Amino acid sequence: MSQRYLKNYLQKLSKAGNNLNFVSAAYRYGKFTIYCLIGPEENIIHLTFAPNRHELAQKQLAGLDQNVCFKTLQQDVFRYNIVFHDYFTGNLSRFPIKTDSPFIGAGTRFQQRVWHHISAIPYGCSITYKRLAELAGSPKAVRAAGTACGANPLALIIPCHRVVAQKGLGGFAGGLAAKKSLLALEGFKNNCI
DNA sequence: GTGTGGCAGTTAG
DNA sequence: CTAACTGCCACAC
Repeated sequence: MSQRYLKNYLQKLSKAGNNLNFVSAAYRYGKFTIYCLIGPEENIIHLTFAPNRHELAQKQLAGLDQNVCFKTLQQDVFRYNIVFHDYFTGNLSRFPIKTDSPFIGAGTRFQQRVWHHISAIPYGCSITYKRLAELAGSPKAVRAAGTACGANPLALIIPCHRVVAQKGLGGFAGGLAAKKSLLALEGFKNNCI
């Protein structure tokens, strides 16, 4: 994770006349809770089911510039509230969300390749960590592919819950129960790739 | 089922 | 530079 890239992002925001006000909020959809970080340009820059990851992402930004601050935003005026509501009720299979997160650019080459290939997994489908490693061009980097999944800064939008072990579910930063529920929600049956 | 060694990428020191 | 740590896999019992 390149701190320099993140710092650059903050500098660019400042130069463009933004004050570094971010939204930090937890939103609830039935049994799911997502933790969002939203940038000054209203883009989601970080999304996770794991509160500790959410904290960490905030600390990273705050540590790079004194002017960074976080405010909350009520769920009913959250720009993508309907979108997530529809997804979590099984009525949406693709996110019409412009993803523009500095945490992607701050990732390593390998991580970015992994995230790219995860993004291509269709709704309701899955691939294995092994296949993902192959697609990312490092067939033997199976464990590394797993850790790259865990480092994914945009849960759901980059659907890392659709990556499973050859035998079993594998892991999930936001808890295995959530991963299981997401796959069930999507009507997951078998590998599609 | 369970042990265990190997693995590649990332991070901390 | 090492060493430690993973959302794993293969291959043994």
